[in-house]
Amino acid sequence: MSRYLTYQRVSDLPKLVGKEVELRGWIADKTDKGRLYFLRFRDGSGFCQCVVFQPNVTPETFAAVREVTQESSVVLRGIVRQDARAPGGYEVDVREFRILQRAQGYPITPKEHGVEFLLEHRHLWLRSPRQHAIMRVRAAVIRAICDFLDSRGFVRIDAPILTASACEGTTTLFELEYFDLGKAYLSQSGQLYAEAAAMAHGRVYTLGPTFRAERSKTRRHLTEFWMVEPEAAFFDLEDDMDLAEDLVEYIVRYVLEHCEAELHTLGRDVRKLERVRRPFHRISYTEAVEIIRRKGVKLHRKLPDGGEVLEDFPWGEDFGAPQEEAIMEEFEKPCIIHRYPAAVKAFYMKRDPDNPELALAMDMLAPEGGGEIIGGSQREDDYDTLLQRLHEHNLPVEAFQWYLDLRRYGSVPHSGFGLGIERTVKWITGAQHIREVIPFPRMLYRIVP
RNA sequence: UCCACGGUAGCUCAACGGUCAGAGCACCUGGCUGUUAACCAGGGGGUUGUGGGUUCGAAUCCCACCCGUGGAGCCA
Repeated sequence: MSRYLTYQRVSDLPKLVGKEVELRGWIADKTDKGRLYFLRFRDGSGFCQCVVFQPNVTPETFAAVREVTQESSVVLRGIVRQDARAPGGYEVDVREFRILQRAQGYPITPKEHGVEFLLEHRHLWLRSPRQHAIMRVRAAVIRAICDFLDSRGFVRIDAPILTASACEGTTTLFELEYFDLGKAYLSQSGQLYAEAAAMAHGRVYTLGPTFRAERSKTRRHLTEFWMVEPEAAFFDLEDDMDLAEDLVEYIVRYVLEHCEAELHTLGRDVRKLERVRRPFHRISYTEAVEIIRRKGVKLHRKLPDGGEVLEDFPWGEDFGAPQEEAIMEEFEKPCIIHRYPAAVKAFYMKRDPDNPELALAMDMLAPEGGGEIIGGSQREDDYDTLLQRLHEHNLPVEAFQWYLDLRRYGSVPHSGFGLGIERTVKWITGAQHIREVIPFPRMLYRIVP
């Protein structure tokens, strides 16, 4: 047997009642009643209570238990038993106990802490039960995405992170020097590369970090975030929306099935997640504008003199946070909004043949304040039209020659979308801030640790 | 970038312009065989973000700067 399988993990304890086990991990907390110690033990797979009763152990072992501190690393042996008084229902009656390293002055106590303090200690904060649960849900979301797409014939094609040109303009790119070739940028989307790969494999997806140098300071923004971007040849906008709904439904069901304990730790109301079944809501931009007007949500327009006026929401304007919230108050399931005014959307989106003012674009908004988790579109597949759009957006045509090639050699209708991993995890976990759902958040004013 | 708010012990916070800046938690010492953020008794712990100003006297009022939080815009 492999050596790492010769000791046990907390997650296995329910199967080992009555057996002696060896556990290796850390002391999350400790309390005592004189001759009786309660240790809250964690080993990464879970948390469990370990009980040490003085008459059951040697004086050396009991001395070690007396000495152990929060977050000290330990190896212990003991007998597993079921006990209703133990959190989780199982505990270990300790017989042997050894400290590997005695921690001193661990900063994160079981009491309350402020945001700044916790972010300064993110490398340690990850150990606490809530953060532990969130990271496991995050891992499950990514697993669900790969499961879903892999099993439906999508090939994972990873896009480069260093790129020579912008996908949607250059204002929000992180810039760096690339040897003798001049400026390079950190990718803000893998989409253009996914389109190329879709012409090779039919159905593909990219999954990885993307970067936006936006000076945003909200609970929905990171400067470095992860995105999955499926792209499929021969998909029109309707196919794209169906795929997005199938994917999101699958993710939520997967998490409900595999992360019951984590959702419980997070205090998530799973009944609301259980409602996330197809069909989702699906409305056009124009219908969304009607909802906004009916609810009387105004547009705050900034004036050149620094003032601000309120006006009825005009058709043609992009939605801001207040408009999205107003729309989602109407729905308990995710909602797709499609066919936006082309003027507010990216150059590569195909126009609606029935109304050239509209782009074949779609966004999916999550309920419960989850916000925009998906943005996608059918892509412009005509060479001349795409070239014209590049000119209209003042983009450097030379840099897009390879992208134009895709319309020169066997162009087909195709569509795709990007799903923000962190926004999705934030919604599913009910986290208050996006910084909690990525291991080491990068934000406007934070890059350490 | 703009608007609002904040910075006091390791942490979370209190302190009318006026005595020696306090409390809970954490930590240390002692007590207890069932703790769940245990409880009881005792102890140590402070350059009030930085610099300047007003005042007999500033944590408190004023100015500048630094750091942070919430929101807007932009977006996934």
